Amino acid sequence: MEKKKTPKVIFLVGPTAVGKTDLSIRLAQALDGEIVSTDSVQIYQKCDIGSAKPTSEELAMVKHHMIDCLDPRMSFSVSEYQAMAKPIIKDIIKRGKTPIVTGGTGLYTNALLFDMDFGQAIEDLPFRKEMETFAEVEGALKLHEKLKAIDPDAAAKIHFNNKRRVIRALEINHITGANMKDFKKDPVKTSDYDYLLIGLTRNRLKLYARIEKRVDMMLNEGLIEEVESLKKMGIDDTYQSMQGIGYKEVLSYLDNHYDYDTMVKLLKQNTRHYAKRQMTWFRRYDDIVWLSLDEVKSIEEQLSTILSMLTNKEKKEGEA
RNA sequence: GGCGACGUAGCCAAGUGGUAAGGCAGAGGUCUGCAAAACCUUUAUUCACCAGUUCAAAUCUGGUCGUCGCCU
Repeated sequence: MEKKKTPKVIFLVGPTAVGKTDLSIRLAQALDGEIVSTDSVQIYQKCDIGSAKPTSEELAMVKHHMIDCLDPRMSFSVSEYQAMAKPIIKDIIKRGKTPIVTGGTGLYTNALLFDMDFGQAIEDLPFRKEMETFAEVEGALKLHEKLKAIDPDAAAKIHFNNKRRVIRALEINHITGANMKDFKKDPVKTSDYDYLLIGLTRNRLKLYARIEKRVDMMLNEGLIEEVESLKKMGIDDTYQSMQGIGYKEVLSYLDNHYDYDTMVKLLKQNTRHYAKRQMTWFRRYDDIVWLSLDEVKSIEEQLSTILSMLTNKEKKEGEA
């Protein structure tokens, strides 16, 4: 029986500041690849420093996708992300190149790893407000009961205190008249392509030290000025792009909610929290292959380790 | 040296005789439509130390040590 040659996609995931950017570019150069970002903040234009976006030089070295796609005033969702990114991956494959999917946004990664049907993405801000007020007056339980009545599957999966997601489920129902899709089913791995999923990791304390250093660097590079210029565009903390770490804290500082030192402390702390949550997310993948960057010091070593992972995987599949 | 206040988890802290609140940090986790979001779980056999009173002490008494403040 002839084995169908499946195109290979490389996923390179890991917590913030672990060292994904450098490695992904080197990998793309070695494999004649193109990079597809799974990052919910780098997708915004003008959010450069705070999102640790690759520099313009780096962006010029290798073709990048899903970066700088949106005006920072626009809102966005996984659903749209998936609709944009999947065709791009297929196109890269069709052109005979290797897609290298990298970034830290777990949900966006899921949208590419699994076959997930989201339907259309929409938002209804007044409805959200209305539900928020309802929750404030009547309590989170009453809000949850509302959802239970119209979408029991979603209600069963969302904790009643998680008002944000309860409201989102209600909102979707309110606009589309239908329930959130596939809430009952377990996600199924995508059949669109074969992939190798690599998780980058580091010793926690070392990672935290890198995070702190990077926050200091961002401030030196002009994070405050970046946020100031976004503010001048009329962007405030209600915008989705300003939910990113770095943006919300600097915005609060600029609005005199706290002093500079507090801002720096929060910047570091929130980034550490984020890295921790990312690790939790990526640990769930049963087919992830971990690569600790503590033990593989130079980028050349990292690169050759990954390339040998690739050939090993191909060999195994050849035998099977 | 004298006087006064204080000493509870890594940090902040409530508790003033009935068997250690809460918050932060840390750790673990959830996750299909805002995800750098939102949410959940967890953390002191013990209250500076020693002795005493009491059925019962973080709480009362005495002493020791430490910190801070004022005075000299």
